[in-house]
Amino acid sequence: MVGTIAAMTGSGIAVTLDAVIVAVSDDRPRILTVEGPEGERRIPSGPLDPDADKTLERALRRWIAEQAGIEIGYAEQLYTFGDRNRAHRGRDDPRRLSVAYLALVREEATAPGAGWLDWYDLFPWEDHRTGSPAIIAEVILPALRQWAGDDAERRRVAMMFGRDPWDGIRVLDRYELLYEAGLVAEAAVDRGEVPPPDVVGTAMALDHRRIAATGLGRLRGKLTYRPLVFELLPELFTLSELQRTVETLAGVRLHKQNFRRLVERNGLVEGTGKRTASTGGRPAELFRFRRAVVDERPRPGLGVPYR
Amino acid sequence: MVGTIAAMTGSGIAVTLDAVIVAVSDDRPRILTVEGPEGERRIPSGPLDPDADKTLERALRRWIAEQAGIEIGYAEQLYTFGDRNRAHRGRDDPRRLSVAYLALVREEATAPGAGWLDWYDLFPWEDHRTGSPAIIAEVILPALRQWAGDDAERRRVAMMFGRDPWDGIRVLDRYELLYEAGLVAEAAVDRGEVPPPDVVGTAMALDHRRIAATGLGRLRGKLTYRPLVFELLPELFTLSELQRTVETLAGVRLHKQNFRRLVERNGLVEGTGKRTASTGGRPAELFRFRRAVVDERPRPGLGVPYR
DNA sequence: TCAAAAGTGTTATCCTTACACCCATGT
DNA sequence: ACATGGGTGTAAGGATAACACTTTTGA
Repeated sequence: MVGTIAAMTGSGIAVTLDAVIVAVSDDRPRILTVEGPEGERRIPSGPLDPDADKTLERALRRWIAEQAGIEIGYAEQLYTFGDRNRAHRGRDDPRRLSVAYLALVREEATAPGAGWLDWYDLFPWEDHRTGSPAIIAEVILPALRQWAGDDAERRRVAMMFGRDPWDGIRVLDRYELLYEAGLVAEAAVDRGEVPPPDVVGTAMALDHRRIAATGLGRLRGKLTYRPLVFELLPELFTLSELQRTVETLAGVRLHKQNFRRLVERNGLVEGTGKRTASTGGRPAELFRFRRAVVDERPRPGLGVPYR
Repeated sequence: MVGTIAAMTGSGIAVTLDAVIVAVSDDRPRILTVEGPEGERRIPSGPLDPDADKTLERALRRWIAEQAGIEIGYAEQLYTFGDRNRAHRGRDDPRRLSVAYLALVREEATAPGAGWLDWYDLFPWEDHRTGSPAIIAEVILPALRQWAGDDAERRRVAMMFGRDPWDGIRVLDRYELLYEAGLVAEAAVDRGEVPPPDVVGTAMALDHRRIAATGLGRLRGKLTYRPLVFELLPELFTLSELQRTVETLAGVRLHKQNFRRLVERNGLVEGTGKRTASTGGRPAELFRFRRAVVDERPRPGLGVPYR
């Protein structure tokens, strides 16, 4: 079957749809993972059935619903990965193309075999909500400084990990730097070696952690100009919950009043007269997303103004 | 998850690498097109040979060099198109996946059969350098106002074509609106009908104009935070040339002094003592791109600060 | 001397950032 | 009463947008 098509076109290639599925709970960003045959963490991956679904996104939604039991809300294409070393180091297996999507969900119920992994377990250096993580000063920077061989590399290290304020958006660049420097387990695995012990973050199968990094970076960037946070929040929420969710994703603390002014100025939410049974303090007003903003403002969003 | 493996080998799909290749000359943005068998305009498309090239980008560069005789400078992945109606309206031809790239080049020499098309021939409503194009007020807005059936659609029309200042980044959204409203020829062609006479812009084959719109939008957006303009300029250039190139791509006029302040503040260029043989006026100093900026500033770029 | 393009000074305004403080509820 | 989180006033600093003006060349 495959051979037929390959003969027709000259390039018959196995295509999968991979999904970075994100939720936020307990002030943690979570990513849905499944367990591979050898216990390794993978991002869920499904088939692109050439005959069944008319669009890629529809195919994605369908297999996620079937396999993980999740109805995803928002989905956008992330990137298409097709480099050779993706498939294990085998020389002559068929090339694989992975069209990766970023999906946002509210619910947390998952099918058996799947589970939510804290994004900051994958990238512990990315969470700056309580200051710069110790792992940067204690492990990453020393190792990178030793690795850096010339001035350009030293500047790159400073750019990625030595900046103040922290530039949250560059998740992928930082992961790639750590990969090049051999500080993530995947770097060794891809060379067929055993990872050294001083490696940082939880590893994933193949290049899945790279895909996850692409997703987090995209999400952080897009927060500022698209109302994506609301895909991760319940219908009604307090302004503090909204702010905490943004902070959770952005990985930095935000100034309360400035955040509220931003929300206000952009007309992103509308109050419902209701208030919460407070979690230990003055009760807060409940708000909901004002869907009309997308027709009013060209780039409605929240988050850090990356510059 | 076991099903995944079976699915991966069960879906052999024809994959092509398509390229939106951009150059700027004579204050016009150009896109490289080739002529299809029936004289229709296409963006160049090449095979992804599963065995030859290790990365997608390398495969792209190779066939562009072979077929169009062009060495591309900068390339980035745009989007992967795989929706069903892409392949002609045939019901049972194999699904095709098109991984589209955006490429920037300086040179204009092309192989026979290929040629440069003015981007604003494809999207005449996108060039606001000399004010809002007449076609918007005279053709597009009247037609869209008639098309709009409810309030949401009217707001969308106002958002896309009625905003002041012009929001240059939304090229794809505007194209899609025009497509939905039947104002571009492709809308009729895709339904197997003959396009009406009052259609706007030069049509392309299949969804190639949509891909081109994706490319222009991406380019406009990215100009502001990546030094992409310099990929389109010669090694040495005057500040006015730099500004005009940005204006050409952004489709709007910029304030001279503020532009220069921006260039200055970001340290994007460095003067060479040299001056040009002027083009009719006071001779201008020649500048070159300061490559070091990418290690200094997190988001170095020029262009309109889309907000 | 005049047209054409290069290049500069200055100001009003808005957004960002940061400070500090008051308010309403449960225990 | 006090701890806890909700909610607001105000001001300094910097970036943006817009004004007009001077300088240097070729014809």
